Amino acid sequence: MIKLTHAEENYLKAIYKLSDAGKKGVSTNDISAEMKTKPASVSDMLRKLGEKEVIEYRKYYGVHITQEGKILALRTLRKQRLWEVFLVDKLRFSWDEVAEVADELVHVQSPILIQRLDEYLGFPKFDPHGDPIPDEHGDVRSRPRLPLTEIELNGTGQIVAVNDKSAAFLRYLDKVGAYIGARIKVLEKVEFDGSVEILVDNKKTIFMSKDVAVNILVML
Amino acid sequence: MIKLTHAEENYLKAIYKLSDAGKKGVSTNDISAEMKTKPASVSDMLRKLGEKEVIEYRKYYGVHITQEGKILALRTLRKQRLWEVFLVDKLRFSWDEVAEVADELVHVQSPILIQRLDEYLGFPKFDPHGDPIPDEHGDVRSRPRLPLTEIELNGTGQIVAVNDKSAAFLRYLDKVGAYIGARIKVLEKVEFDGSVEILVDNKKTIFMSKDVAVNILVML
DNA sequence: TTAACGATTTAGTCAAGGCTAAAAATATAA
DNA sequence: TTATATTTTTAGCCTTGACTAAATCGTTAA
Ligand SMILES: [Mn+2]
Ligand SMILES: [Mn+2]
Ligand SMILES: [Mn+2]
Ligand SMILES: [Mn+2]
Repeated sequence: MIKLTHAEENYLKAIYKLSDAGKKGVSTNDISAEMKTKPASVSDMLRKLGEKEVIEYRKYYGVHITQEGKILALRTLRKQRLWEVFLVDKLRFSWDEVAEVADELVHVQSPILIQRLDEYLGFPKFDPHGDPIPDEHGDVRSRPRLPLTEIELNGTGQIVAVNDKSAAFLRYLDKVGAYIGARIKVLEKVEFDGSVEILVDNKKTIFMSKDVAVNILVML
Repeated sequence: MIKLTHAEENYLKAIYKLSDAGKKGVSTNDISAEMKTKPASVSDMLRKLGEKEVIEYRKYYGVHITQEGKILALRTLRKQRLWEVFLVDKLRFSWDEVAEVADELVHVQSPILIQRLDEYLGFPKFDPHGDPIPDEHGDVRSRPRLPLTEIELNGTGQIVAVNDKSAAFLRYLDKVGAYIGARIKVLEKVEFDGSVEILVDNKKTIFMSKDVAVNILVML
């Protein structure tokens, strides 16, 4: 069984998150930005992760996560997201406060703890940001979802997740009244700058820039 | 404000626990045994803790914890014991399973997390082993308590804590039916080997060796 | 009052995980 | 195609916290 250090676990999680499409590898600079460490430190870590065979590492080309790596990354995301649910549902944290604390809690090593937590929380399927929580086998029940900018005029849907998890963005959403679960309808789409106006829960209209809208994910 | 690393926090907690009486300092070897590290490693750490002025360190003589150190140690014990309550009360851990996990959880840095946890747990005053939980100011509501061996023949009391927190000991107590909160009466005290027989909750009699009895703490 | 023993500290080493500065490889533009 | 710019890696250094082996201090028994 492969054992990861705290730092290795953090890097692997970052690499997994950065490898959406999958064709070209994840770059050292991207990882550096995500992890807020220097590219030199990333190179060093990539060598280690390569040796442990959780990533495929070809110098000067991006890295790809391996099957084994994917399993470990999903395990980490499961822990992280369950803790986030705990913090929000049980300890009344707001969704913009959980990241830091959950990042630390995620390193606690105890499979039984995570299983019990899952059970205690009622086997939640999504975290406070709408991200899916892998089950104990690493299976993810993903929902089809689109950026709000892709919804057609007069189209309706439900906010199910956010791309940007920064506290600033999440607090902004709180302020304007956008939240996970809200039913929305697109009232206007401005061609010029990509901004949109939406109706939330048939009650409130919100005007938002394209930068905001692309980070809101909607299920039809 | 003094910042401690994880290791420093662990050592300080150990030193605090080992400095009951207070007159003579805690020895390097004692700390080494408690921490399961080598005496050479302890010496190194004592130097660091001395520099941070959380202990008073005179080479070759024991160490004493300072006022500042006591505050930090109590803060750590508060975290540790609150997590233990969480694990037992909410996640159905048994009292012999909590130590390892709580030892990791204790390092999560978030004052708000601990305050919320305290509130969520209903401001518990004692942990699953009967140890008092310091409040946010470091105040400890301690109960007078005696080893079971010190209770006189036919004397009564209530089990309120245990000295030994090893899984083996705690599981033994589970097996014979001794638990925190149990009302007991001393039915017999064997002079020869210090063993005792007690009546638990007016129902069950338990015979136990001196080694067991000294580790059970009773409130009159 | 010393010699020996045990406890403690020092010296030197290692691994993890960061950093900066410099070198090297890749990518891009002339 | 060559020159420049960007990206990535390497080299060397630092800190933390372990370790072993050797030196040193303190205490105790002869
Ligand atoms: Mn999340
Ligand atoms: Mn499954
Ligand atoms: Mn305890
Ligand atoms: Mn108080």
